[in-house]
Amino acid sequence: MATKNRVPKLEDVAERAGVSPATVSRFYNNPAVVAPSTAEKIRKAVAELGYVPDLIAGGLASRRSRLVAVLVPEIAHSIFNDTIQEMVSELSRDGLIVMLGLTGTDDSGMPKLIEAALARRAEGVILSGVVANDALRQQLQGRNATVIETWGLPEKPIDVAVGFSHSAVGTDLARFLAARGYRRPHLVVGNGVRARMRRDAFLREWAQTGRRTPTQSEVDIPTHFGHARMVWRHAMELEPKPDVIVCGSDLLAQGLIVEAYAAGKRVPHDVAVVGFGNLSIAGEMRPTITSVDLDGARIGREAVAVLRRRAAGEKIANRVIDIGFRIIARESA
Amino acid sequence: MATKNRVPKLEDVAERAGVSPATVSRFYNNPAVVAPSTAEKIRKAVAELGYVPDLIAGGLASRRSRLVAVLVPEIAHSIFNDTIQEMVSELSRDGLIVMLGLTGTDDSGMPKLIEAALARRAEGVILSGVVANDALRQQLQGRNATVIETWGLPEKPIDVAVGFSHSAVGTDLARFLAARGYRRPHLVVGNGVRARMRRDAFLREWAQTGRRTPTQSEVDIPTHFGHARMVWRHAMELEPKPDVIVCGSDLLAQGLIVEAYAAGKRVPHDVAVVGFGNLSIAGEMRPTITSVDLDGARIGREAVAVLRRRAAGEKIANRVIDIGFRIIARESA
DNA sequence: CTGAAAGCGCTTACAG
DNA sequence: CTGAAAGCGCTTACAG
Repeated sequence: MATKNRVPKLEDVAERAGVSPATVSRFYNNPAVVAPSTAEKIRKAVAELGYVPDLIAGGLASRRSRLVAVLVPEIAHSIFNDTIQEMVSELSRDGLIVMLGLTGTDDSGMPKLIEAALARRAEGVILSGVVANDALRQQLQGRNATVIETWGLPEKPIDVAVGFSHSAVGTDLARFLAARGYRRPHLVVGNGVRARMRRDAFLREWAQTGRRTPTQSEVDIPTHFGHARMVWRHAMELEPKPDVIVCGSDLLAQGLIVEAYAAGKRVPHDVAVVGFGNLSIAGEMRPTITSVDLDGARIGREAVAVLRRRAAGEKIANRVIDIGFRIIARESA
Repeated sequence: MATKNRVPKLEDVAERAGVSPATVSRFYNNPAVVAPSTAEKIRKAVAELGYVPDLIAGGLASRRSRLVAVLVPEIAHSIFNDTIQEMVSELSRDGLIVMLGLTGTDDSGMPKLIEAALARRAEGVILSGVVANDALRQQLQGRNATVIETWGLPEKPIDVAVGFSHSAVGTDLARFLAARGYRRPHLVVGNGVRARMRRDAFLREWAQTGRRTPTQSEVDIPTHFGHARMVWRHAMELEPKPDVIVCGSDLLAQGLIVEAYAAGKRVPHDVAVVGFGNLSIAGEMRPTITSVDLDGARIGREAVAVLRRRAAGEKIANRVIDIGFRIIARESA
């Protein structure tokens, strides 16, 4: 398509309305200051011309990009999607646009995407997870963009972090299952740093009970439904059989329940299952899934709140924001 | 954080390297033309200064935003996620950034997001679905951005469309089920235009068989797992009971299979189930789910291919690209 | 292969 | 409440 008509610019509107370009600019950026009658003339000219301000030029002049970069590993099966959903909605409300970047589950795409975000002078960079690479931390630090790490609680955040303690999840889960009388947990561990933090804490805590050391399976992240067959087979071959399987995601937990059905077994009667993430399916599955609720949407909201406070010139005293988590006991364990 | 050091600019690099700003610019945009020894000096200056080119200024000067807007209803449960995943990966590869916009399942957020995209002079706007609103079509048409409507095949696309025929899906599904001997389909219809197109075509085709008119349930879009309880209850109250339930998504189909398990029934023995979308779970569920494969990732790739061809100055002869679909017969129906 | 100069479309003190 | 002017950080013919 693209009819090659000249796109109208601020100057054209000014001319047509019989005012100066500066006044048209104020009409957009500081409307309170322009006289009602003038505003009316401008509104008319804008409508007639079909003018849309060039925010890229505006951004250069005002040194405000109005751009926030959101960098996540992937989106197809992601546990971060509720967080993204919430952030994007909130940011749009503020007139900011979000640049979505996919870093890959191994975060290999992160350096390039951070560079791209900085090159656009993003006002904020929101990352899922904490940044391990020192050079990247350095690069992010030198700029005047707000950097928010999410879903984890680093000792020393680059700037601000919003998340929860994965170690605490592991510890609490171990206590929860011990208290419920389980004796032979089987842990399904994703091959990523967060899953390992939960696992390590779980094992430490479980050791206190004096019960036998839990067995484990490893799966690639993102942990998903399709892993269930292999995990189920592996778990059922163990001797003695586990009495509860602890999963890195609700989707895997769901898959295991289906495997159990297909094998003529019942959850939690024959084996219990615990999920992670408290996705909507956790409450909808039959049996409903005992899970760890993280409130991904809230992480998104808090991250945006930090951006807003920064934009308002506020100092952020608390650089590590712990939104906590809750174990939700349901039918599956 | 944000140390307030002055961010180095092109001019600083030029000065340090002892060349003109124009040459530094060429170093980035047309490296073949600068002398190797000069390039070396520039590279050194860039490294010492930690310079990152301001693409927003560059974009203004070159009149290339390198921005593509991707507008989808939502992301949390979306069937579009494979498409988005693919597009974002491919676009990043080209050095383009993607602005993600969430329009809401009723598309109410679309006008503002389109305005935001045009205000940033997006080079491409990719929409999931076809645009019904005439004013919007108009607005999109006047600009020189490539506009790609996806997942549908409009008679007259705004610019280019990449998708498949929902009517054809409905027709084929009716034939498929009739051929397999089903007599009493129950259709679960999402309250959106695409689902209705499939439903209408299904009914038209089914009428040819002379068999009784299918029963229906309506659900809100996006059709998901959580709808299964209600749909199952409704379907089981029908007299006579349906012999196959046709779902608007694989997630709902999955939910129905779980409901069947929980009720002590078996799919497809007691009732068959058909999904839509061919998500990875369709092949992983027990029983595996008979579904309509759309290759969402391919839609993403084709959309990006169109953008590339436009960027290369190529004319797009075929403005409606039909990627087709396939019914994948599996165990559930 | 390189430089000087004009310009991309806005914003923002400054002055009135 | 409004205007004239300088400037945001780049790119790109044009000339050499």
